[in-house]
Amino acid sequence: MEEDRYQDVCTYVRRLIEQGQLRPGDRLPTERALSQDLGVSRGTVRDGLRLLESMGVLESRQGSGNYLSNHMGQYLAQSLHFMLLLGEIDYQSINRMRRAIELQSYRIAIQTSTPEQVQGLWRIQEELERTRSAEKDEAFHDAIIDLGGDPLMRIVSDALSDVIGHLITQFLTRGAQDLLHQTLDTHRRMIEYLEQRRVDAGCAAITRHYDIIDTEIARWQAERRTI
Amino acid sequence: MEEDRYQDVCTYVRRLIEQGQLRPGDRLPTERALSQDLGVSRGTVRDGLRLLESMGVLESRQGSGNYLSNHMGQYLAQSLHFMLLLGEIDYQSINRMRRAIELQSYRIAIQTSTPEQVQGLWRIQEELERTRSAEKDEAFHDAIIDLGGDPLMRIVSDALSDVIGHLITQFLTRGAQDLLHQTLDTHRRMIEYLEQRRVDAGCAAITRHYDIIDTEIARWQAERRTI
DNA sequence: CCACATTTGTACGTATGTATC
DNA sequence: CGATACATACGTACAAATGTG
Repeated sequence: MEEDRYQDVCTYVRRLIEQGQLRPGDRLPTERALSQDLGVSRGTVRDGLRLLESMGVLESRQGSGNYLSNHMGQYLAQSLHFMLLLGEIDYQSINRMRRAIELQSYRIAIQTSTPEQVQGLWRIQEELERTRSAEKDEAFHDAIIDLGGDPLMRIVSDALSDVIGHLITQFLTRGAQDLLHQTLDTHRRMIEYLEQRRVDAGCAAITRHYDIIDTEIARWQAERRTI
Repeated sequence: MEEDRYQDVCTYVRRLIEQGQLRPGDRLPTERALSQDLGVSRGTVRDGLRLLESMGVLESRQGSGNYLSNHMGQYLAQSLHFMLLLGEIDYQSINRMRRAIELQSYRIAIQTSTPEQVQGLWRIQEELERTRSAEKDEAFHDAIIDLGGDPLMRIVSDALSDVIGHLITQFLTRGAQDLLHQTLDTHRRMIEYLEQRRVDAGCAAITRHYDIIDTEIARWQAERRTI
């Protein structure tokens, strides 16, 4: 039997993108149209499109069409979940990657940040100190990443947050008072040193922050093992 | 029509993993067996399995069976390629992420590396200086990541190398002599400072190394735009 | 080395459900 | 409401790789 028909679909779409005939957000030809153009059945077209969808290249909307997507983070998060499940990685590893991304973003931010952006961080921090919610904590770190302005770091960071988020929530809501105070303290130092352009001191604060989380993860894992 | 049958397949496999009945490398029940167990057609089973395969959770071997996999790097690399193609990220972004990962790995390595591991780096560096091949350059950076010992960083790093590799090859083989000399110089300093446990100096060398690549990427992009 | 059963790979057709316009 | 388009599921058939006897 002739093969690779459904991969022809992937190649066909890729060509359309490379030739500039398709841009993010654009609607693809209908599945039946692709079926006729490529001389394959609609089922085969769907095989190809689903492969692209699983990679986050396109998004299918029932009753409307298939659209070129430009956000692939969701699928990265799913993969990370399975990697955790399979024991290929652990929460410490997630935390290390977050630390690496935040340090790099911070270094960029310290060279580019404006007073307005620093003010924005203070506002988030004030809300965090008032509400003590995990959402605001995530918003704070997201803001740092955004100051770095790198889209890939944002995508990876979002996926990592998605995986480790519930753990952070648990630490902040059910953890010791010490943990919360130290978290808020390192946050404040991060903003202060950013304002003063003291990159080494700021990176030290970030390092301290993630060391605290690292310790907390280790403690949590120890508890889990004994239960 | 009743729906989500193929997602039941994903859930079923996930349960098998969670319950410890399936470990990485294990063979899944045959598609026909799953078909009977879950009361769905083989095509539906394949829909579910292919979804897992596209996420790097399992690997299908024709004539043999479906095996639980524990490497999803390839999937990540494919996604990155499309993100580049769609303009969601660029090579500068790839380079920034590599820099972040290598800096973090280096910081860990400087606390844990043994004289034997440092010797291993020198050996790779000697080969690189003799052959001046891009493969050895990648081997050098891989070795640094490995010293960090974090599996997630290794996975992401591999995917990034897969995407940016051809560009590095081009820089090293067709670039100016200056570029090659500076690359070799920063490499040597990275090893020396690792040996001397001088973390700040080492990180500065890495920063310098990636700044050089960054400049080269900018130059390359400028050339492409004029062509 | 060959023959064979098993298993996955690919493709097709068909039918029906459901969201969009 | 109807037309369109995607979502899901089933069945069938044959190709190709694997493993075994």
